[in-house]
Amino acid sequence: MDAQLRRGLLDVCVLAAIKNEDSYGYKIIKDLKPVLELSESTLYTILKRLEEAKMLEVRSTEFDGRLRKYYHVTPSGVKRIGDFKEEWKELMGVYSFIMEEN
Amino acid sequence: MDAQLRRGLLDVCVLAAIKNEDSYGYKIIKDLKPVLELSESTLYTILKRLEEAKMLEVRSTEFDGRLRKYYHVTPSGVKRIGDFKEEWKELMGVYSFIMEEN
DNA sequence: GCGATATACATCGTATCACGAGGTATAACC
DNA sequence: GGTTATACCTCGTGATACGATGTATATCGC
Repeated sequence: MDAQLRRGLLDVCVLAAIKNEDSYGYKIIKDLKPVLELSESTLYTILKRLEEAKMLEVRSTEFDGRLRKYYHVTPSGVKRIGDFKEEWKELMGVYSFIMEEN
Repeated sequence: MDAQLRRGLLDVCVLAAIKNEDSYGYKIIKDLKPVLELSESTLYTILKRLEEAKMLEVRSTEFDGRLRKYYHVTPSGVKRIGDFKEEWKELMGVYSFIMEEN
């Protein structure tokens, strides 16, 4: 997929992957793999950004002697997903324009 | 609309606006306005990039004493629009995932 | 005639962002 | 005991959109 198009989906996609059940970096990558492949460096950048934007909250735990940071979607993060649905409508409008011309 | 999401559409949208009839900067902005607003600085950056990528060809003309640069979509540009249709399918897959989780 | 607006182009600097490369450390498996 | 899986992190780079700013002519209203 085009790099630019990807970028528009990444944040919301990560939020969606966490929303129903708190999750952590390594798991998110595996869960998203069938839908959208993303590297660790990309994901951790996104998680950090979403945390700074207060759309995610973190809870650090220890699991089998390894650090595991569970992320939880805040109401603000839920709102972001909702906004995406509205944006999608606009996106469909642009898509229709492109198709009309072809 | 989200800035990132926009970015994925800009190039193809500009190509689509020119494809059926050669056009020039100022006109493209006006034509796209109902669908997608973009500033001059943004458009000229895009036109330049698409020209360098050989998806557009330029023909400079004089009109009423003013310079006017007509852009024409090359076969390579047409292909770009076609590729977008494929990308859209992938995009729909991601969209479905986001909706499923909500 | 003159100021405002429309037409039409261009460039520079900034902020944002994805991602590859590279790093650390433990657990599990063969 | 070596390889793979799990799990985190950081730095540098290249790409990009966009606001601000600049130049120049034509047209329209008064």
